[in-house]
Amino acid sequence: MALRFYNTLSGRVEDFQPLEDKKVRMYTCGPTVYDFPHIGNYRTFVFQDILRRYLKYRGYEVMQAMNLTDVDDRTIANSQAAEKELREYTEPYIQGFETDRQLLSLEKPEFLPRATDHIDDMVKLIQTLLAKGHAYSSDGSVYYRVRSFPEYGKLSKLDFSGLRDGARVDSDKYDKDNARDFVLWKGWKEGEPFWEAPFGRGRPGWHIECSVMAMQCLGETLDIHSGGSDLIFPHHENEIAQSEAATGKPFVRFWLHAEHLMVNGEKMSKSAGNFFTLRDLIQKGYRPSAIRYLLASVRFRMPLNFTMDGLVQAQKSLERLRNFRYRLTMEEFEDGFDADLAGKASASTQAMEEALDDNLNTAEALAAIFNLVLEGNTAMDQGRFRAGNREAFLDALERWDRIFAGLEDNDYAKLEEYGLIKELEKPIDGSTISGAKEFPAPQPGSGDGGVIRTVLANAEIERRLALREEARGRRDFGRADEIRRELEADGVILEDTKAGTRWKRK
RNA sequence: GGCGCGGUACCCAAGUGGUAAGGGAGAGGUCUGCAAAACCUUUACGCGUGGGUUCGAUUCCCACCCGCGCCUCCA
Repeated sequence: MALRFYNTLSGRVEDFQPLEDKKVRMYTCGPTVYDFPHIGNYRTFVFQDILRRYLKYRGYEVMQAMNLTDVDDRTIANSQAAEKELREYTEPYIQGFETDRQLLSLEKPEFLPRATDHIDDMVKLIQTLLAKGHAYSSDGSVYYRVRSFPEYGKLSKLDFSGLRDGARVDSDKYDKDNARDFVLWKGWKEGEPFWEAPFGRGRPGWHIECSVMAMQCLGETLDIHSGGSDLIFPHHENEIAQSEAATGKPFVRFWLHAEHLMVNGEKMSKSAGNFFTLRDLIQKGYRPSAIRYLLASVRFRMPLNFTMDGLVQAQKSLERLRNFRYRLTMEEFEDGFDADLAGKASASTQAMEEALDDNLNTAEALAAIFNLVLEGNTAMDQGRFRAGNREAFLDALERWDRIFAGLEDNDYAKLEEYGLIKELEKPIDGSTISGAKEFPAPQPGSGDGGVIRTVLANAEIERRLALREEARGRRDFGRADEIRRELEADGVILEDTKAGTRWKRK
């Protein structure tokens, strides 16, 4: 079966084929850098990453652009409150996003344009729209004339046929010909950042940046454009109107929208206050890889209810996969090749591919790899697994990991690299440090929060491990078990295997 | 009201016109110095409700109920 996606524009699942043979031009709506994104935002970004990775897996060359919105009402309001220049204010959040991106194993898009780097291009597009009669100036601002684009509403399926010109809702409140018209350029207000334009000093409206940067980076017709479902209207509807009115060409062929992350049955959002940032969760002791897994484990078109229990389950699921790979790598098997097992690995991969081909059915793709884990573990326990089977199983895991990026247990290494955790040592007889949270969560507006958690240092773990080994050598199991319990309290799990003691962090 | 998403076991969650994947959790067992990991057994006669079509529906059709989102802040 062919690769296929649900296209919001048609309302159907359609076979996917890029415009240009194996090259996919993809634009994904990125963050507004007025604060740290919350994990609802990251649900969409993780979906986009899975999409990107799978397209590459399928042999496409992916050209992805993700915008960084660094000028809008919120960035301006927050920078004013912080008494900082706009760029000075947004820079730490751009850095923070970059850190989060790497923590969540989101591949770097080919283009990460900042809105304020493309004001000139926005001005040009607005001029084009003015020249073609799709826009008009009014009181220092420029508005898009929705009536001039008959197809307005085709994406959101909203019916605007009742639109009438001149039916001003409130002439004092709106300087628009019609209440549905939206702003392309906001006339300057005292104290706000501004740019000069032929139609007056001001700043861009919300939607124009995406049209401009998408076309600038990728051309006038995109294969894929995606974002959260709350962007369908007005944001993406307006992007279509702007872009297609200006170029006369279809703007986007496939519109893919992710459903929301929910908390207690409500959409997670900044305004509702029911949100967690990535840093909030790391501080509570959860791992970025578990967060990514949880966000990826449900198909993007399904609402996903976020719970801490869900995160724990995700972490344990990942652990099962990692344990399996560890066993596959470390255990010794008899030479030879078990024919019965031979087909299992490729069958699992094929099942995974069929699931992902089907509009990115990630839940089913996960089932495919877990079925392989069971096959493998059972065969090993029964002594049927042979050395010659190892490579195919590892290959299936590696293929899975190219999409899901969860096999590597590297959360702590990354957190340390980005200065988000600090390793502590303490004497073995001291009190435990588990749950040590002496660092406050970063406050909105404070920029990158720095260290937010502490963990036991690797060297200290190794030292205690040696003490335990020594105790076990004496068959002093009481002492050995005591050390094991202490380590567990400090967030370290031990596993005694034939190859020695393996440790890992919770 | 319009448009859209969803309602499957204790939790998360696939799925098909032919008798319910997978993960987590619980219980019992195997293995282990003990654990952990892993394996085995076990936990939905049932898939929001009521009709209909059919030899047969969780899966198709109709109606209804419930939760949620969007309808110019929003991933």
